[in-house]
Amino acid sequence: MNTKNWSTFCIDIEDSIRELWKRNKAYEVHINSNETYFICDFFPYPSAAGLHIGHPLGYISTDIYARYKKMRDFNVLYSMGFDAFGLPAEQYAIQTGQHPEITTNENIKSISNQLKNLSLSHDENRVFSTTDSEYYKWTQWIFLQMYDSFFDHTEVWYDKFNNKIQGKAKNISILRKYLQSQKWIIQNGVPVPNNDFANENNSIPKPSKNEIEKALNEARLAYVANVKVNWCAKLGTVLSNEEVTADGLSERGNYPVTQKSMQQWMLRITKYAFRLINNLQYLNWPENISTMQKNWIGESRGVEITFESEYGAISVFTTRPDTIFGVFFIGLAPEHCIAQKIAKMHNLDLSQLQNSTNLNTKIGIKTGIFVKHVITQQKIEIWIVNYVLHNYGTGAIMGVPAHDTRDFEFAKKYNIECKPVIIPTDKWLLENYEGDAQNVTIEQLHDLWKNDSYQYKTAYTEVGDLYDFAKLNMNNKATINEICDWFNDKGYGKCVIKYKLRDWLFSRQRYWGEPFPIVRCAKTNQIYPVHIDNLPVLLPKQMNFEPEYDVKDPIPPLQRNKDWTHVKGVIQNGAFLLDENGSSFIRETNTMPNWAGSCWYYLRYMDAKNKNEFVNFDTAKYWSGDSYGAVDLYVGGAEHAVLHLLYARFWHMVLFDLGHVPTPEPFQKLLNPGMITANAYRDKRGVYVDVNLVNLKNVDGKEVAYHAKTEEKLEICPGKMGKRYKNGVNPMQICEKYGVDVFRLHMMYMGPLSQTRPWNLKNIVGMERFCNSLWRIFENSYDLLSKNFNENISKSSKNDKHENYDTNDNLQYDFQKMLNDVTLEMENLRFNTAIAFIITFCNKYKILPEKYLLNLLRILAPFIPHFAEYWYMRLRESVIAKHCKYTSILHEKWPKYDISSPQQNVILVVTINGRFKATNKIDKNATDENIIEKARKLALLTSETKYVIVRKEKIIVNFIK
RNA sequence: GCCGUUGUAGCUCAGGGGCAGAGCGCAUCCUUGGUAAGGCUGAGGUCGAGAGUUCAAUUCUCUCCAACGGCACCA
Repeated sequence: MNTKNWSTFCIDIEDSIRELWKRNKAYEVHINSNETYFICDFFPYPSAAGLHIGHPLGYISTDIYARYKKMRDFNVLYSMGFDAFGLPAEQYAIQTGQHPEITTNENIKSISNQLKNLSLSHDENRVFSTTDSEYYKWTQWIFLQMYDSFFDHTEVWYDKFNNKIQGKAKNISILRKYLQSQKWIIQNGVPVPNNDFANENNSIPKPSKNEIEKALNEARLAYVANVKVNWCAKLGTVLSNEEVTADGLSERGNYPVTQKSMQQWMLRITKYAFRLINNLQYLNWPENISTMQKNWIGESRGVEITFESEYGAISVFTTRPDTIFGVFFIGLAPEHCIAQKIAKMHNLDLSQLQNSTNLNTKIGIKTGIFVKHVITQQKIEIWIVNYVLHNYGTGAIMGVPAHDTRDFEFAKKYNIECKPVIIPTDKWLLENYEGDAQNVTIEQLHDLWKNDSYQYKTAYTEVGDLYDFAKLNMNNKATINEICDWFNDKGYGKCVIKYKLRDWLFSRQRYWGEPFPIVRCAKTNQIYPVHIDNLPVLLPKQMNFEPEYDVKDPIPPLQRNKDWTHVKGVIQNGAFLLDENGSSFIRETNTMPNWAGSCWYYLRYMDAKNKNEFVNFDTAKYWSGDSYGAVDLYVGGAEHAVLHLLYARFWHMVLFDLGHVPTPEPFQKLLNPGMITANAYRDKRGVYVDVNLVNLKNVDGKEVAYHAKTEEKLEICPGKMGKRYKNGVNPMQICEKYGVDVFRLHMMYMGPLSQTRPWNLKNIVGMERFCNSLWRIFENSYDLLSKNFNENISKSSKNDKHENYDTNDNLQYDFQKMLNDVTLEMENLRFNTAIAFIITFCNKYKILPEKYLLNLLRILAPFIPHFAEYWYMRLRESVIAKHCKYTSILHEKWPKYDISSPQQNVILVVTINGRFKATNKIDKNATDENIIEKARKLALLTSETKYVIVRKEKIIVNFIK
């Protein structure tokens, strides 16, 4: 008996095998005739801290899946990149005083090494960083595509799956033609379709060339605007809505964010609001991420109703037009232009309203100005209130006290009239009556609601029957949608869809990002895109890159570098071309946010070395396959739900509309690996103690922590892993001790992939033992095989419960079942359970004949590739060489489920009242009489008893007593 | 408040209408020339509570309880 085991040799074996694979360029992929599968991880920031334990969780799972898919004959695209622009890299550079390019490159190098040690099967020829000028050249190019496009919402077209798409991005020159031909006209400076286009007699004057160019700027998907922005003084930059938390703090760093007006680049993501929601139905994404995106985009369908007042028309938006006869006031946001007008004329002080941060306390100012109800013509008073948000809907509401909780609270406080129009349920009346509901009848409750609604705690917000449907000329089954249409048809209002989503603020006042490929004429201040021949616009290398903090009007770092900003050139076909003898232009000095580079990197993997295009269309088509989304499997953290995942979808849609990519969406299947949490330890003073200095003891079944040196008892705080908690775990240290294969198994076996889990290194010995026990299976079987051991004998370690099986029959059944189970788990990325099935099988069979030995190795290969390769090489040199067709396990195929093993005998289960009694084998085609006779014997029943026979994969007999 | 997820061994998690599973931990034993380690064997569960459907429910349905996650004056 051999006493060697895997843990003794794994480090050396893994090293040499990794070296072998590297020499053979084992992971390079090329276009071939196989079906494709594209697997992608969210690429990492090359942080100075290197990989933390959370990274490998996702990476190892994608690697296992990639290896598995290759074994299933797919041509698998699997690579890695680095998201190296942006605040974190830059702030680290500022801290260390080193140029971000230097630190970034160093970090990339060290993380690449760490990744290599994990033996991920990435194609290294496709690895890049977003900071490579050859890459950001195309980031700039895509930005210019957006600058050069507008969204034609009138276009109706179909994708390759025949799904209808409303609206399409088109080249801006098309809009120029539309305006020239007056198919579109300019309204308030904005291009809109001309409804009278067919009418030859339309008398709208032709716009001038200047007017057209100005209007085009109002339609471009990338545009400059003077907007109220989220300014974060501590970061010295503006932030997008998505980068600000609900508490008004910066997502990164938790710094306060204030509002400020600035001229900024914006991307018109709002044009895609409908498609961003609608397409979700075609993607296999986790429900919670889809929901978060839907919530963020915030679609509501309703009616826009315009009320006339002496200060001008006031449009309100409502999703509940059924409550139109319950309107008793109009609420305006303090910033609403009519509110401002009224305040000015009547000397009203709105500052208290504007400054109120706590909207739970609703306050308002009575104006004494009235509008006319659109249907009844009754007078309704205008109030200026703090709880109406200026930036949602129209900034004005119709106040329906009886059917909106906010309006109810407000109106009750200011004693505004309240008449309900919807009949509530009895249950609701009982539960919400302020008084003692026991002493009144249901009829009285209904009367009270109708005549004195303020006797109730709150508004009735459910949809329900109206007291008076006749007023709407509708039957009482009318849905909200039908009522919306009714408003539309009668001309009382307009059906509209509103979105919460705002346009994407795309400028940052920082150095470490992609420069905009934009210049301004020094004389006219006119904006021009940089000609493609002059891309990339490189970042200047040597300069002071620190931003200005806490200043009122900050200057972006690039603006201080006059050598870089001032350029000479000429305008050719509307684009700027460098020319020493040309006139003076000034470069745009903002940079793009770090999200820019991550919006399209997955596309670059397909064609990473292409010098002429961001990606070749046919190549993209090959790797995208027939899916709706380009990436078949995309794995990464849920924290990017409304950031990266929303932005990248938007870019992809624009590229799709313009015909640059073949699929409507970027990511078909999305998976979020759970977070890995860990205990942190604090001493009496509340100072965190490094996990390496903590001793854990088991006291009465409870874990107690002590300081390794001072013996002080420590407080255990469960939570996130992080530098400041001194509880970070370095995956490389673990690999050095246990080997990568054991580490990979352990990471996968901790639980389902998407589940947040606590880190616990102790349990890794379980997987170490499993590998050692696998080693013994191979070693012992190999010994016997070398001695011409007979294939027909296998040895079962435990007393076999199915004693009636002959050994080989049993092995075949168990192996096929295991293979079947594991395959199903692999397909669904449930690697923890796949491993569990393998363990259960291996617990039972300690010696295997050659056919099974090889098949087991194939099943193990995606999980523990080094182990598998080592044994594959040994088996190749042995007596069973004839079965090993390839030079490496990496070329082996996944075992096939052997359906050609007809099992004449099936399991018979005997139960009494559903309780298990006995089991045996029986002929699959046995008659009921035969079955019941055998069952009766097994259950030791002599008398006649009622029974049921169920024939499935097993035959079940249930006796009923 | 709205939406969603989860309750199975001491812990972390599988499973699934018809013998309750894995790893760790725990216990017994064996090794003592892999030794602050390795191996064998074993104990452990009313499958969150209650009702319903069924010949049969841990599994399906409903109600409740508990925990977690996301969103939230969005008109």
